[in-house]
Amino acid sequence: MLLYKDEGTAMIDTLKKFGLRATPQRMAIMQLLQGNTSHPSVEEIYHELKPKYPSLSAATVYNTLEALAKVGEIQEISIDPQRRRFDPNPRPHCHFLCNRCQRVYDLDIALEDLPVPHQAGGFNIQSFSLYLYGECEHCSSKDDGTKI
Amino acid sequence: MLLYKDEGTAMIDTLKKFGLRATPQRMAIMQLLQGNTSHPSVEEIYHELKPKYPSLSAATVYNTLEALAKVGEIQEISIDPQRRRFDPNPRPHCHFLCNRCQRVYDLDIALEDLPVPHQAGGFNIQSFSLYLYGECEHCSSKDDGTKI
DNA sequence: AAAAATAAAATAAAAATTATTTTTTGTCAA
DNA sequence: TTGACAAAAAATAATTTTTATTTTATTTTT
Ligand SMILES: [Mn+2]
Ligand SMILES: [Mn+2]
Ligand SMILES: [Zn+2]
Ligand SMILES: [Zn+2]
Repeated sequence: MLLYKDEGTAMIDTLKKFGLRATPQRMAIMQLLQGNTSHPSVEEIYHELKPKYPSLSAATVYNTLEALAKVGEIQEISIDPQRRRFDPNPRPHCHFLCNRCQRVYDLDIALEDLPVPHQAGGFNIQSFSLYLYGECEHCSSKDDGTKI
Repeated sequence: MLLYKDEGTAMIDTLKKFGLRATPQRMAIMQLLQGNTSHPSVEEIYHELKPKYPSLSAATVYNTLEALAKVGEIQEISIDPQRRRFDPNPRPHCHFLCNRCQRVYDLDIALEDLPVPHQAGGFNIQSFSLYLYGECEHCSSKDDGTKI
């Protein structure tokens, strides 16, 4: 779930556990994600790390995120049709996309209580996501048509 | 909602109503969408129409779909992180993505009953979508690891 | 310690999307 | 009514995002 007290070693252990190598690029990506609630895109992660890791490529960011998502350490969010976003918190939770500033927020709605069946019309339902859209507090406050 | 008895005229009327011109490309796209429950991507629509409309470009498909979505005649589905999909049915309804064949299905779950608040933690919620993931009937039946 | 096998990073290529330019269509005054 | 003008839409060109291939690094086996 990417919440490490003693970061370095714990991250290495996590990677080891899943048979993944602890490379500098991966460590950097995991560190960036650590406690990050902005649901960043590949591009955003890439841009933030590129200065410190000049050889880094976007493909590596994809590889790392997909590897971590595959083993369940992070999750992918498809709330935003424009780009793939990632979340270091793999627990199912509800997301909100602001139509104005395009930011994605966590929403504290209990998904466990949601009456979603495990089976419906021949479909075998394994997981689900609830995406909400509207205006965030920040944007609602300045009601002047700005995009922020 | 793109359900026309007398297709041609009704489509033209719809477009006129929203101040959009009834061009051959748009008519073709609307006709293709008409009653289509496959939730096609831009690429799929483009490929299907290209033979009959050799000058057609993917950009025009985007333009048309975005214009129709903007006025509420169709809706965009972001269940699939790989590509944008479109649905001629603009009414809120639940979607299911099969993890194996990647097909998107409509699901008959009453969204009206879903306890989703209009306001939560300062966020002004205008709409929401519920996406389910798993295995479709078709894929579950042939349980041999094939991707179909 | 060297060779082979595996994994990951980077580069190159492809696919998806957006921005710009060109063409078409509709409006309105001559 | 027809020819300029404006607006809208289509197509092309460019960019961005994602995937496939190649190169480099790490681990395992001999
Ligand atoms: Mn989240
Ligand atoms: Mn649908
Ligand atoms: Zn906002
Ligand atoms: Zn299927």
